[in-house]
Amino acid sequence: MPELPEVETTRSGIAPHIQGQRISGVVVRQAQLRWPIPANLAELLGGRTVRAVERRAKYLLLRLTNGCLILHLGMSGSLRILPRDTVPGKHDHFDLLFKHCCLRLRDPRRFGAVLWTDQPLDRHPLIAHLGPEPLSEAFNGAYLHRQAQQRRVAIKNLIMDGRVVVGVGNIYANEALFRAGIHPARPAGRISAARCARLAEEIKQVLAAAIVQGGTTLRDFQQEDGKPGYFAQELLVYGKAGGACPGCGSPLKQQRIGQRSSFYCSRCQR
DNA sequence: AAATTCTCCTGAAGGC
DNA sequence: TGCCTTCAGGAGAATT
Repeated sequence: MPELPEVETTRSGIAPHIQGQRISGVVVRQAQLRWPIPANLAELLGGRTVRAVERRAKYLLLRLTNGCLILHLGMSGSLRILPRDTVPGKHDHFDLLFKHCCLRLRDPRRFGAVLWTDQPLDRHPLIAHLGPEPLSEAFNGAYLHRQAQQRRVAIKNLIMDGRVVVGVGNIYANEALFRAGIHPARPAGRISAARCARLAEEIKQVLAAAIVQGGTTLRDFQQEDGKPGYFAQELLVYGKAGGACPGCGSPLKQQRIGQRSSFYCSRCQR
């Protein structure tokens, strides 16, 4: 499932193929994603050039001369660069056609999105209220501790809240909390400044490491060239309930916290 | 205001 | 073999 490392891997993978390239066509086979794909996209995009391929949180941003195409992969989406004449599969909902290739969105569960805006992005409702990027200097221990003060919500929910920090999904939240030795259900406001600093650092480390590995491939995710990501083999706790804790050997536990599966070691994480 | 629950959707996995 | 049930999950919307 695409989290920040997967989206960043996708961004860097597709950018060389489409940056500076002119859009020659748009194909919408299934407009009903999380929100409907705008009906007039072909008119808006046709003949325009992709000036830049950027990322904010888990949104991919294709900057055109007249606005910005916003793409989100939801939890089962993937983008691939393919030859223009590649026969589409069942869940290939959207294509951007270029002279030499096709950028194709596949999204079996249709939680993804393809949206358009010609307004400044920082005013867009999906972007305006997002917290800092986890790999930026703005996200650090002092900031996280400040955000956690007076909050009774579980720390895992806090770091997965996009208003606090973006791009930390379920997999990496579990991994970072294990590496920081913090119990996922611990109330956010009851974590010291020093431990918040450790957590912020582990979030950065695990995300950066996953980007290097091309993301984590579980079920549907694949890179733009169809290859899987390789971070799955470095996961310490995610999906390993009943397995031995890498730290102390006791069995890892699984518990639902905030409607999400959480994996942890009750001995190493407090 | 903060926290929790609901919602969209399909495929995988398990039970019988 | 195949049908039915359950579950996973990003994140905005709705509800408590």
